[in-house]
Amino acid sequence: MKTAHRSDGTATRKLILDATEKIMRDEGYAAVSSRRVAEQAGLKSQLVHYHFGTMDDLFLALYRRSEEEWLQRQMRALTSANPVTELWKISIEPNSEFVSEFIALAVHRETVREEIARSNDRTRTIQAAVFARALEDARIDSEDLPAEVLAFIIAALSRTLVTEAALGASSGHDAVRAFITRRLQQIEDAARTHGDALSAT
Amino acid sequence: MKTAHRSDGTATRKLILDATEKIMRDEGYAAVSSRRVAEQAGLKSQLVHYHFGTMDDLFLALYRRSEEEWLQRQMRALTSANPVTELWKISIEPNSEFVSEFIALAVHRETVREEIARSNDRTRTIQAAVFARALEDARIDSEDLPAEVLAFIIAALSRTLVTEAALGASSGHDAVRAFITRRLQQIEDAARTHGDALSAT
DNA sequence: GTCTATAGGCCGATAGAC
DNA sequence: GTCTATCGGCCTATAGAC
Repeated sequence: MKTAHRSDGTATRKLILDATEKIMRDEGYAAVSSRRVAEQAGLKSQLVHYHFGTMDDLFLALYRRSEEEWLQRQMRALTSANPVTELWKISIEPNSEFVSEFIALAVHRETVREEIARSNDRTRTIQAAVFARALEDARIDSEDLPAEVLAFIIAALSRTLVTEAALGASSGHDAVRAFITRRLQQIEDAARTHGDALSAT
Repeated sequence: MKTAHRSDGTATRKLILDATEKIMRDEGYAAVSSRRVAEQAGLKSQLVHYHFGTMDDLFLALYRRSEEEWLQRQMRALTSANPVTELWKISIEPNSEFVSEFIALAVHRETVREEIARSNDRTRTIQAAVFARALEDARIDSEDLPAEVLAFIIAALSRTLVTEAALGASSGHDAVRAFITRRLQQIEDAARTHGDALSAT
């Protein structure tokens, strides 16, 4: 059996990941350094390298942890009665700015780019699969609105809302939120009246 | 009269701005340093500070230059026969990734944030004013699709397309381009049949 | 306007003791 | 697993000569 020693490394790893996440959220990826992370965590900077290797490795480890949390929240949204609006709701939380920060990082770092690109595509594919069903129930032709387009639109609009809000630019944001909420509800209202009733098949 | 000496500074300033822009496009804002810029321009790094002051001042000067170019291109698009589709066309050019890079920079730099936020809002307001007319001509109720929402959607979708393309993630991009192109053309076809014909008023 | 020189600082990463 | 010590490097910015 594994006797949990007081410091077997997993606690330290968590401290380091938490510190990295906080700096990245507050000041952006460019402010992340082994020294700043260590200071934030109350550790020595060498421990960052001991536990994670290079800084890129640290970024990747943090991304994987965040992705896991996100996938669980997404799963709950997509398996709810209103997958479209529920995904929208969790997508416009300030938390999403964190995703954009990783994308900004990945665009210019070869070592993490591929993994984040694949993760992005995979998430979109999952959403599209669920949305395809919802759109079908709503009697919306996939020619008129492909499910993958709906997934893209939700990602693009929510990311831009959150990023611009962080920037302090919110021109038109209220109108956008109202517009999208209404449109997505129209889809799900239609899906409910047609699809959910087992008799209608 | 101002006798144009061989080096009155304006040529050097252009060299420095060009070098900064190239590094920012190729490697992102985090790769911009006075030394890297000077190396790219074939100059000494001290000249960067002599001509622009701090690095934030340099970023702002570059932003202002890019904004000016962008406003001219936008003006041409918005005064064309098809302002909506023309704006979409120039928005999805790879050049737009440059804008996203500035936004990513501004989110975490107080000194440049306000100016870029104001610029972002101002651009959107201009677009909305032109679109309001186009939507009116197309007999689209502003309750159904507010002009500012259309401007936001174009900005959000184009930025996300360009950023994800740079990331190497292009899941659903072709479908999105086809979908948006069609929708925007529907608006402008309707505007043409109703609005442009002077007899219809 | 451009040069040399330099102050003062943060960075990633490794070696070796415990 | 955590410590001390340290290498080599890049950074912003300024001072002062020309």
